[in-house]
Amino acid sequence: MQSDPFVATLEKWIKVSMHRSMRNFIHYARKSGLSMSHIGALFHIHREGKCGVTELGNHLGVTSAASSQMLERLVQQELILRTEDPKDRRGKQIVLTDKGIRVLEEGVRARQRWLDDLTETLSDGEKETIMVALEILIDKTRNLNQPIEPES
Amino acid sequence: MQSDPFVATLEKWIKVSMHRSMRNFIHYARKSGLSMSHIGALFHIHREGKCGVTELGNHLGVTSAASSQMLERLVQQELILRTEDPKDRRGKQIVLTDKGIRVLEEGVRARQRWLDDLTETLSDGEKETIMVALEILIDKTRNLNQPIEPES
DNA sequence: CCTTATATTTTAGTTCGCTTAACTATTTAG
DNA sequence: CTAAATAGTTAAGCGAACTAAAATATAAGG
Repeated sequence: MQSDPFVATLEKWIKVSMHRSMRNFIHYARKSGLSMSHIGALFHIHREGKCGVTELGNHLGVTSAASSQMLERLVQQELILRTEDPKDRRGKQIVLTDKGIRVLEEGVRARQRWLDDLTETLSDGEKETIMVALEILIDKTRNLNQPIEPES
Repeated sequence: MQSDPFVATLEKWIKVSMHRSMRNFIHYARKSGLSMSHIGALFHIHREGKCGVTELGNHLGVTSAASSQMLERLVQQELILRTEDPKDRRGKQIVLTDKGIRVLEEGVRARQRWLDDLTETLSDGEKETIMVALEILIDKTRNLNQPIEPES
């Protein structure tokens, strides 16, 4: 931990960038009338393309009843579409509407607005160095065995 | 935005790292019985060293009444200390207890556990490249004019 | 002193997100 | 065909977190 300066630097950057990003993001979410659960749901649906009610509940760590109720609100806000699964008529398929996608993307943009300010303070050489480094990180992270979901 | 590949890469990394970090962190917070508001409060107090009730409320975007109530819960959990401000006896000084600091640090550790796995996949050369890059980012971010708080 | 402003707490009431339990509909297994 | 499993919804109720308004205490200015 404190013995490895590399990990320490990585942690430091995550700490700094998460602080900046989260503040902007939470501010945006509030303004849009979305709770953290809503956001988490929209992100999951976006990543998966489509998903079921119970599956989403498991992902978020809540019961299927809670998931159903939350999705009902998102349907009313026209952020998601909830249709019958043709393969199994007990199930539902949840997908984002265009509005849902738009809201999510605006949130991401709000979250990352400070990056534009940061970018302006960098020289072309610095940008190049950073870009190479980040591409390594992104690539290695993608190949990390643990596929992100302990899924409880 | 999509025209600048540098910003796009920066955004991509933030997106990936936030997803990983947030999932671990939220899981830890739940297990500790802390809400996102509690976490936000503890972080703010930790960063500032000490703060007042209304000031914290403003930071979190809630009324001083809500702030007072939340702090009462944190006092009961022995995560913070609430003492009279000797300079102005109307006010209170909020500081973290040792337990509060410990809980917060454990949360950060939980949040960043995946970084150890990531680090193992990197060569010494890659680590060096990345470290140089991140140090530039950390340094430039610190000097960013906007001192983080729109404070509404 | 007296008034006004500031800092926090208390009270009452609302809303939100969650749970459990009951219910409907559909699929799967025997 | 029937029984059991699965997917989702609905209803009742609970606790957390918020607000507005009132109460308390202190500070600051004339």
